[in-house]
Amino acid sequence: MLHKSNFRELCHQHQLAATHQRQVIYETVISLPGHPSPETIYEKVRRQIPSISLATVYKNIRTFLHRGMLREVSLHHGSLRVETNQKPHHHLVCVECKSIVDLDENRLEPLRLSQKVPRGFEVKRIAVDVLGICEACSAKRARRSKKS
Amino acid sequence: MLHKSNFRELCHQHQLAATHQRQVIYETVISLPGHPSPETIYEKVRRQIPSISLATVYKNIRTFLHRGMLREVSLHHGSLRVETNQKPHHHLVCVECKSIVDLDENRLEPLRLSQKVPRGFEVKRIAVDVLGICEACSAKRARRSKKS
DNA sequence: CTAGATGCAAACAGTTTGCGTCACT
DNA sequence: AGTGACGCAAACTGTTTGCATCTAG
Repeated sequence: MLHKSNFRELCHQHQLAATHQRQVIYETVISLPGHPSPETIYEKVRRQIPSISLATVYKNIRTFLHRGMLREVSLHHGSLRVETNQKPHHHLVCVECKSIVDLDENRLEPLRLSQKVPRGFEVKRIAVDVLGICEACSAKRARRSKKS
Repeated sequence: MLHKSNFRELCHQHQLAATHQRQVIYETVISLPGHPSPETIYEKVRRQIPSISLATVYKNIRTFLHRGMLREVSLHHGSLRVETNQKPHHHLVCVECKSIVDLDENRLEPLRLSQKVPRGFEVKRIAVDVLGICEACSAKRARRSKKS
């Protein structure tokens, strides 16, 4: 549980208004186990603020993700994407524009599970995503901060 | 490019009818560069079969993915999922039911980029997904094959 | 006081489904 | 001939947006 003052400070750091909704959404997210969806978060937040709107939950989750106050489990690319590269490879993914570039497997250290995964889980393959900001997006970012 | 006979055989192996649409969709996918979406595939397939329906493209891509004839870039969980575990960790993901379990980072060999990623790409973090079939889904699978 | 946040409803994108017709085996 | 595939339109899910109202700073 986060003290009210802590949350206010966190918002201040990110230049966000410290609203009641915002705080409850944030605290609810970090209180939930696992990997909750916006719907799940909404259901729980509603118990504290029955009048809250699902759109507000969505808007704030987006805001938190953008500011890096929260992280999403794996990036959506807006639609299903099919792999056409048959060779073993991993992905270089831009968290800003979501572009995907293949990375030859030999560019990464060999990767092995050092311990057992939960018994009963049959491992098929290991996918590695190198996440970051691509050149085009860094350039955009630099331009933006120069302006302001 | 795949010979017609090869595709027929491939379909036969997977107990699928070798229809013209099926073949054109499959060949189009493997001919496209990068990580095409169903829309992109549809646009290109349409040049060869103008009367084809988007639903057919979706149905067949699903079929191919299920049979393992194609692979998707990264799994959708149906909705956005927020990370609540603050400790560094990776994910154990069931490709069947899409359940996600956290895996402590120390269960994996330390992972480093052994060579440079394309210059200009600023790496933020590396996400590792261990993909496979969870215990519950293997059980279901076993039951299914016993029945038939 | 004013920029930004909320709540609502409507719009939207991506995907799936139901069903009548058609084609592969 | 019969099972499964196709094409169409309608349904559905998850998410975003426009706008009027409200609130934090």
